[in-house]
Amino acid sequence: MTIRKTSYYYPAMAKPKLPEPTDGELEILQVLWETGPATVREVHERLCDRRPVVYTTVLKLMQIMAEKGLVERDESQRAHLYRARLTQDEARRMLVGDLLDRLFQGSAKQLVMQALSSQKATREELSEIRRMLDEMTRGAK
Amino acid sequence: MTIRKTSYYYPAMAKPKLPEPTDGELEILQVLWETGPATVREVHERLCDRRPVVYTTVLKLMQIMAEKGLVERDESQRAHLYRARLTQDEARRMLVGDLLDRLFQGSAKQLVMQALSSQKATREELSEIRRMLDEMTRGAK
DNA sequence: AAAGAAGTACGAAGATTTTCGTTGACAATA
DNA sequence: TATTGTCAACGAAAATCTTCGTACTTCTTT
Repeated sequence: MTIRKTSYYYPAMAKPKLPEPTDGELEILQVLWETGPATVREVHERLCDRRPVVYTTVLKLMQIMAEKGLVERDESQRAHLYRARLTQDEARRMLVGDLLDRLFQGSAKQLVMQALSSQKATREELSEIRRMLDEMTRGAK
Repeated sequence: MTIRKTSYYYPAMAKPKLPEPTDGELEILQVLWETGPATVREVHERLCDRRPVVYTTVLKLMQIMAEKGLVERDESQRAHLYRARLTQDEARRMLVGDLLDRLFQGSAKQLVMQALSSQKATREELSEIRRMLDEMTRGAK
């Protein structure tokens, strides 16, 4: 076992808490989640499909995201490779949790109601949700 | 029936679409929803319970909200009375819809899953959700 | 070697949101 | 009437987010 002078490791060390991604950052994360680690060029091309945006704009944003820790950057190649440092699921947890606090007084039920009434769920989805509900009911106190 | 020269009334006239409230604006709306129409002072006092904030900050924000149409202002008294122009439900619809698009590819199911797994629902709430689910299943195609 | 292509770095402008100090109007009161 | 307190209006600073132009570096091709 190695003794580390500058950094200790705890089995359950808290992750340094990442900031909530902004709208622009979320667009980029979306691409990274879909395609996996990518260069600025690749991300830029994907974004251009949806709206006009200049290469350096994307670059700058991704650099800022690297500073914030939202992505990590592999600089071993000339075209740096960026990888998301949070999963889509983690981001969803953060942002949903936030919305829950700010707009639903923490009531998951109400949020679910709201989402369900948005008319965007098909019958198949509804029964999937029901399945999940059954599981949760077993677990809930 | 009255003839109006400057403004016509249609039974199903589209509401002028309100902008999404920002974080700060949401805080204020929250107070207005809870207490009903209120003066700046009242809102300010409520906000102070949660975090330090100066009177004129709240005032300014509420004035901006009035310009945007998020609140309406009754100036007949010296201390103006502000009232939310969207209901909490409407705001929830807007913001949830937005989150749905930006982070869940429009899948209400996934959002529901996420909300449910946030561990904040009790058994009673779960069965309420199930009831609602039953209703929706009857209606869904 | 020169020219061009493909990158990153950097700075700065613009837009939006948030914050607060100052001023002036008005009302209550000593 | 003079003083004090309450309020709206306004402007401006600060903070954050977004966008893009320019310069510099590195690689490739001629």
